[in-house]
Amino acid sequence: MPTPARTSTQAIITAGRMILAREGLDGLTMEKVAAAAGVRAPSLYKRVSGRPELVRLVAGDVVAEVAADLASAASSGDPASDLRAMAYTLRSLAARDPHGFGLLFQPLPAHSAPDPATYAAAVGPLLRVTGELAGPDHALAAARTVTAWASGFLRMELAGGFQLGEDVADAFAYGITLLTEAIAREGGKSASGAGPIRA
Amino acid sequence: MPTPARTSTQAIITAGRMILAREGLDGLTMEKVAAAAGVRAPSLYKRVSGRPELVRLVAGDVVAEVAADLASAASSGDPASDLRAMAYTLRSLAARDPHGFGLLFQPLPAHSAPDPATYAAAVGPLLRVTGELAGPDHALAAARTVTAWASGFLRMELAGGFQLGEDVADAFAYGITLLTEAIAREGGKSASGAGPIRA
DNA sequence: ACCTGAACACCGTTCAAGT
DNA sequence: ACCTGAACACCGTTCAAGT
Repeated sequence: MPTPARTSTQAIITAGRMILAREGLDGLTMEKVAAAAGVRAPSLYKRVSGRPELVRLVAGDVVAEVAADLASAASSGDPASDLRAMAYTLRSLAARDPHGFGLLFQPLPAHSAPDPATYAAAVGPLLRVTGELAGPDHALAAARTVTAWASGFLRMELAGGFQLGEDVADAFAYGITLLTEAIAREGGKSASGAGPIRA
Repeated sequence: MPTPARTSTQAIITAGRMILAREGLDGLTMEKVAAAAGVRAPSLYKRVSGRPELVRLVAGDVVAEVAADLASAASSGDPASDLRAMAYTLRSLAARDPHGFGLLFQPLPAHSAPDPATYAAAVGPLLRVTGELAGPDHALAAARTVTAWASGFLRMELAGGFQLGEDVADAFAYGITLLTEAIAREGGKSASGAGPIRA
């Protein structure tokens, strides 16, 4: 006898985001997510294969949000401004949802890691900007440098690192300025397709 | 009736490092650590308050190892060479013990986080080098930039990021070169106490 | 078809009892 | 003093039974 569904994968993901934001990854239990979605834990197994896949879906949802925010942040027309705007967008996201953002940069087991294609969409605007700054030959290496710095910085900030005093916001500004100028200089010294800073 | 101790806190830490290296943080259970130390799980509670403190002690052991390796890597006399050597030392450590190294850059709950003083020792040589390169006013911000980049890069590499092709080792070399040159330039353009690159 | 209570395995933790 | 088996709470997962 068919019965109507009382929840959906999307509702489960939304419930998962809420629990994650409030209680962190350890608090993201099947029981709590099920309760937030209005069912019992065993019912979740009709939509997801288990907790690893639930984590994967929730992480994918975070990545998609980051990708959308990054894309709309990188629209000033000036690549140096765009790069700075993207960095500060990430910092805002991290401050607004530390647990959700932290999930992005966590070494997740294979079954919990979002699809590489999901990440690729988020990186698109960054690659465009580093390409304009450093030239096509260095676009990927420069993007990796910026991504590594930003993710490391924000994760350390969220984890309560940076205990040696001085203003953390100043260190963030120092870092993004240093990187932007260095990458732009990299583009300037190579003849290969690097335009002026204003693309 | 007193009985001789059958294990020790140090033996528990050593056992923890071994289990962590082999099975990762999730595999670091009280049961397995106890077995590796030659006792039963409840006995561990004579030496550690619970799993959070066990994780804290194991993480502190990793930090101490990193501090020692960094200190001996930064001894060439040339700050630019030292900075590069420290970066590659971290990359070697990450490759040799991915799970142990990964623990360093994980957002650990408060009761599992090693003492800030433990980290301070590891950062000492780095601060000296960035001070020589960028001058005292920018030593800390520069050190934070390098630390953020290195930790972010290595964690992404360990997590299987960098899926877009091209050589990851090249991106690492690009990053450390870019940062070293940019930080040295920062020192050169300020008059405040920055010596020549050769200190 | 979908949902649930009951049951099981696993792990952290406590504690009374052993030596 | 230190160690242990037994017990409990919690969580992921399975499954037979309900609708």
